[in-house]
Amino acid sequence: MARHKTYECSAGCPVSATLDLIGGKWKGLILYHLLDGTLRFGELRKHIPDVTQRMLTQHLRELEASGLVHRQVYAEVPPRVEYSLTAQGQTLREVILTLKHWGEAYLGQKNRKRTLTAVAR
Amino acid sequence: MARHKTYECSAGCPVSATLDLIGGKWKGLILYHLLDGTLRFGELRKHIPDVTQRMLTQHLRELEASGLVHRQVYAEVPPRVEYSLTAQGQTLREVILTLKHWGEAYLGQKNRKRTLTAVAR
DNA sequence: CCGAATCCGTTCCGATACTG
DNA sequence: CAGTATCGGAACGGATTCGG
Repeated sequence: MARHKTYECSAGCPVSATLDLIGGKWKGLILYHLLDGTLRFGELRKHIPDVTQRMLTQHLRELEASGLVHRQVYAEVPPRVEYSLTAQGQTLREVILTLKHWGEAYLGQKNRKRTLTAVAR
Repeated sequence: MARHKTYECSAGCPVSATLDLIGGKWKGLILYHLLDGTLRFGELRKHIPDVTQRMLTQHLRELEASGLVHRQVYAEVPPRVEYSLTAQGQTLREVILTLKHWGEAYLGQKNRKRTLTAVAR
């Protein structure tokens, strides 16, 4: 049936557009953790142990520029900066969860294949 | 409620795992076009005008190594190579379509905002 | 605590030329 | 037709240092 047949998408293809926004090395993870609610910069770092602060800052800025993440700065000492999803970012919830569910199935199948010869079922 | 709360995913996070597989610069597009069925190398190039042959080859090889795409070589003159989704790759259909639908909504909203001041409704 | 700035190696990616 | 080989610039990304 192919309802989406022969869709020419040289520029502005929806699939690529979405992946450009969330496909960065850490963006998916950032967005995923922000689904739960507002997080401080340091909290995000704890949730994503392997990210450097430079990369986290940079990707958060890009997500902010895309209108997906809101950055709230409090003029306090010590400083506090909180990140949360914008209304636009909230619409990504089902997208992120779809990625998560597929990834779980994929990883599960990988593991099963690897242990298949070792486990006597 | 946050059913997915405090999910620590330093290594092997499902969200990142999925994005690692489909998040390459052209992979989403390749997979999207293969949803319609088998395509030859040259046909894929026509569908994705901006990709260089080098990049297309490279990404197809990675998708093949991931077990998402099947590569069928025919020993003919002139040569013919056909690409299609594996059973594993077929399971990505709803993922890709979710990305597409969100992207359409996102791009649509972008356009509406930009033309809002220029168009008299 | 949050982040900017610099340095520097690695990877990406386009252009081009060549092959079975 | 469907690649492979090589090159060079651009972008990515980590470590470290400094600042409000």
